[in-house]
Amino acid sequence: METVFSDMDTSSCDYSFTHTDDEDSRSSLHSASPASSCGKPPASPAELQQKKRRRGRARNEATVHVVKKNRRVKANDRERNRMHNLNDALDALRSVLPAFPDDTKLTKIETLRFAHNYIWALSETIRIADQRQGKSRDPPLLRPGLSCMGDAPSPGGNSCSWPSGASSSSSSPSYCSSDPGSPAAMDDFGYLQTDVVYSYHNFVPGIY
DNA sequence: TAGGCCATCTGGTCCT
DNA sequence: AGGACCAGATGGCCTA
Repeated sequence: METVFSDMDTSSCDYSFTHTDDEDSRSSLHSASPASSCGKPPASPAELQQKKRRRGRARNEATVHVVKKNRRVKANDRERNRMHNLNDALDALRSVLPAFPDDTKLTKIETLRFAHNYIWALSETIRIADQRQGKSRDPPLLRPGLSCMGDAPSPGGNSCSWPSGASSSSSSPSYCSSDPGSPAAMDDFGYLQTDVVYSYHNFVPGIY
């Protein structure tokens, strides 16, 4: 998308460089002004010095404005980039979430909520499976460094684990190599998956 | 046309 | 000082 500068950058802001000392002295407009052609008496040395000071200040302010504007432009660029990265991450998240039949793209908030519910549901699946096997363990969600498939059978040879400390933001996450887009692959818990995947709206009360 | 979603800009704050 | 992050503002696009 094309970058369009806001008013701040163009019309309404203070970034008006039209009145620098250079232009004061060189512009044809100025030379055509009455002040320069009316035979005004030459300024006194004091006046000239004051004028010089004003010019120095004007140059300074203009420089400051240029620097500020450059910084702003760079910051905007970084911010744009940052948001693009965020969107890429969201797309990556969408891609590992089960697809919907109507193939509508989830909005950002939907993606996050769905992911939250999906993780919760998978954890529940594991917990229930473990219960059936007579194991008793804590709900996986509460355990950092868990395997997302737990000890449950992983037909596709799925190996997906989060690094320890994954509960905090990790700079090097390892991604699940399974294909959550095909929840039916987990045939042991298929019925659960179906429920989990397609009724996520209802899985975590309060989320929706 | 109103409302939702999104991209972008912007200024403030915190961190390195 | 400069970059990252954040939240508010704004305007465009789309849909019911």
